[in-house]
Amino acid sequence: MYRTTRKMAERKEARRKKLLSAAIVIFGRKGYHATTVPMIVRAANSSVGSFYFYFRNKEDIFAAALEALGEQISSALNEALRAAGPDVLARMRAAVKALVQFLAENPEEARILIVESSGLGKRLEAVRRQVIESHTRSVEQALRTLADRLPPLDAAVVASCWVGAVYEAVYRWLGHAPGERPPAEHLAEAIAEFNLRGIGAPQNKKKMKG
Amino acid sequence: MYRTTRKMAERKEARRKKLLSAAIVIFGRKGYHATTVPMIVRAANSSVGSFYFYFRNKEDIFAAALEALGEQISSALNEALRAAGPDVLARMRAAVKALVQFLAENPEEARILIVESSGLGKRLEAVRRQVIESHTRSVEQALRTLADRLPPLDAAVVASCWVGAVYEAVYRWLGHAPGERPPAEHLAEAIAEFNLRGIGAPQNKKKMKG
Amino acid sequence: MYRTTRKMAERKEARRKKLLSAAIVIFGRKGYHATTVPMIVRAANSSVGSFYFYFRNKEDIFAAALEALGEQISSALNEALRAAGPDVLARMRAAVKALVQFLAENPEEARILIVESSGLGKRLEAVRRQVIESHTRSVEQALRTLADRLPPLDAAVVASCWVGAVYEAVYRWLGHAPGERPPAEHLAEAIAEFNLRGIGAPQNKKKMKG
Amino acid sequence: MYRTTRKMAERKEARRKKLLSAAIVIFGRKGYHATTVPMIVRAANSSVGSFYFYFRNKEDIFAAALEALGEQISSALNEALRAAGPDVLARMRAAVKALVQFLAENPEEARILIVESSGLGKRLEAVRRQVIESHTRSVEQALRTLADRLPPLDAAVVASCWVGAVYEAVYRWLGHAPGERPPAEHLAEAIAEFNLRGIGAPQNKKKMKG
DNA sequence: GATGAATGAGGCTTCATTCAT
DNA sequence: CATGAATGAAGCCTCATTCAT
Repeated sequence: MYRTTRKMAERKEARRKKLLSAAIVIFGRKGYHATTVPMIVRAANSSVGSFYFYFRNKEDIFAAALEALGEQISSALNEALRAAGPDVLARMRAAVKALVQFLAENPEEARILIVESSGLGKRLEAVRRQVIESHTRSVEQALRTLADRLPPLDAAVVASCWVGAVYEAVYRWLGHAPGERPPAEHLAEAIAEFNLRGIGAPQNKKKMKG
Repeated sequence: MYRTTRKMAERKEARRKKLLSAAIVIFGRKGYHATTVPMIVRAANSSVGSFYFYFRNKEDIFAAALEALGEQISSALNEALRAAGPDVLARMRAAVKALVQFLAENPEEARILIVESSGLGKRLEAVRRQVIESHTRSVEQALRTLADRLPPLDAAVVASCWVGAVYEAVYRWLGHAPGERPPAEHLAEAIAEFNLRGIGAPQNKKKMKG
Repeated sequence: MYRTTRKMAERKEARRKKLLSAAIVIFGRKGYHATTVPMIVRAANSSVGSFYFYFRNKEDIFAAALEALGEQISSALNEALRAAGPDVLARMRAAVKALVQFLAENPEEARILIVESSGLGKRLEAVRRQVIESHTRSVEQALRTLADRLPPLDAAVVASCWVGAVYEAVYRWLGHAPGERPPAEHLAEAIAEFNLRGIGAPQNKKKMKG
Repeated sequence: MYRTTRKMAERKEARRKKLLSAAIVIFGRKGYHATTVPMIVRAANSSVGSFYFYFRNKEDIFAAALEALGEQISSALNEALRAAGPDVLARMRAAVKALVQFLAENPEEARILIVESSGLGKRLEAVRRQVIESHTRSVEQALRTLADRLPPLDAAVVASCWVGAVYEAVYRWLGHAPGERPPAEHLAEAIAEFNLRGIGAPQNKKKMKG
């Protein structure tokens, strides 16, 4: 006679999403601590009560934001890798470019990964790091695969260099006013080159100075 | 009643320093927001009243901490550069190693640079970024000097990659328990190699794989 | 669309009862304030909406719970009295024992009478007190009946002593883990003795110490 | 040059006391849960900040109130006992009368013991019970001392009857408007008689009905 | 200059209650 | 009649900051 209709479920999901995306923007802009629940609620045209209906607490929505972000990034990367052919180096280059592209295209979301790292309590910090770590680890793994084509490397260290290079460069790039940013492709290219050279990948000779 | 004697001035300065270094440690350990004024005061064996005599507010002492840190790093770098001879590449390598060494030896201080970046208000964020920027810029400058010995680079981007690589790698290294960290020299070396390769510096052949 | 059939009326009543008995248990276990409407609803496999259909508000269901409890106790007492013969003293003894027995057998329900008394607003406090008062008054009345067989007493005070003795002793008894409680009959007997002696009832000589 | 002067310490203590006594009154009037920190603060002409300077939290001030009350009662009882001579029965009678007297004279304080018993979290409930338990236990002990002059009793049960009688009778007495209360001495006397008879104490013949 | 008590704005969170479906 | 999403008032508590001593 009455039951949870489809329409209701959709609205519910919509409301949750609205809160979540509002949160992502504000977290990205102000960091975790400086973001208040009322801020999120206002931005999402919702209410405190609803907020706590959909999320256990502030930490929870932050974790959810990170997870959502993680998934988005994952799928962006996977897509890029699918298109990249089998060569590991080519794949790594493709991954960097896809990542940079994603971050550049979703600056609000990007910031949440970079901004405000600690003091979030073990749990949150863990989730946040994990998004980054997962990259780091896949880089690490790729490096081991390539071991025979590269100079001897400390894979762990090099992997974090790789990831750090990406995030810092993007972060700085985001710091410019949108009008005066160099094109994202250029950025992506420059970072990819840096990283590939960094791991000692055999160089694309045509790019060398004559 | 009494004039400001030299001794008093010294004591005053000493008290300020004590507060400042207590703050650095705690900020590094817990992040900006989780650090409270009473915490700092207690650690420095001082009082809230004194705190607000020496610093305008919490933001102020954080800025001061960052500046102090910036100076410490600067002088560490300068010292290293003084010992490094004239070759620019050699100097860059020396700089990276000195920086890593410094961060590794002062983990508390290091954290405050890396951990907790935003939501601090424009001003603080600016100060914090500046410490990093100043590195970035000096790398950038060095890169331009080397322009003829390197492949064509976007100096700005590459410089941030360079710095990002350092910080991220150190941050991850700090994440390990002190007992199980690889030696700092090893870390420094690996990062330096990565970065030098990253900018396309001519390779030290003896390191190449046979 | 449909008329209120008899069956529906029954279901309605059943639903109400389910909510009410769930409420009694939880109120007894956690007290008035710590009990939330969602808790009750969940325990009764119902919904908040229904809750507010059957009860005006939380206070209302608490009052209803107390009243229901009052009735249960009343009928337990009446039953005991019916079996107790005509002698007033014997009836009083029977009443105490029946009351103790009831409380001991329905500890959840018992708690709601004893636990959490005030801050419920005048109205609730009144209802709660009334359950107790009604006992007190019937004791008071019995005492007046017995006036010639007892020492001169302030019936009002003595009646509250009587009731206080019962509830406090039961409350303390409930404080023990179920495993290590002395048998309820023993408890009932001891309280009855205390109270009967307390009103100066002629003693059952066989119980006296030789 | 400046130090914690005596005057400051006194003021501090005064402020704490003011908060505490305001709390006692309100707790007594409305119970634990219905009492809010802002209420206490307003009644004490203080501020939330001060409240949390002097007490860790709401539970803390409640515990403090109970403890303070416990001490007051203890010393009232001790005084009465000192004046009561050596006979145990006489001492028990004196104790009841002193307790009733105290509760009657400090009705605000008295209520806090009676009103709102549970849902306070283990800790508070423990403290609250303890004030009552300590009486119960001393009664229990006295009863054992008297074992040979009394009928066989379950000391534990009887002790709680004893205490329950006192509190309930006083509570009911407090329910009357101050104008129409019988004198406290009368109340005390009636309760004492009830209890002494209740434990089977040899009766004061002159009080028996001729 | 030093001290720490005092203040109150504001954060997070809970929960009774309403109302559209 | 049933359901549960939505709301917001209100509670508890923290902490930066001030100011009398």
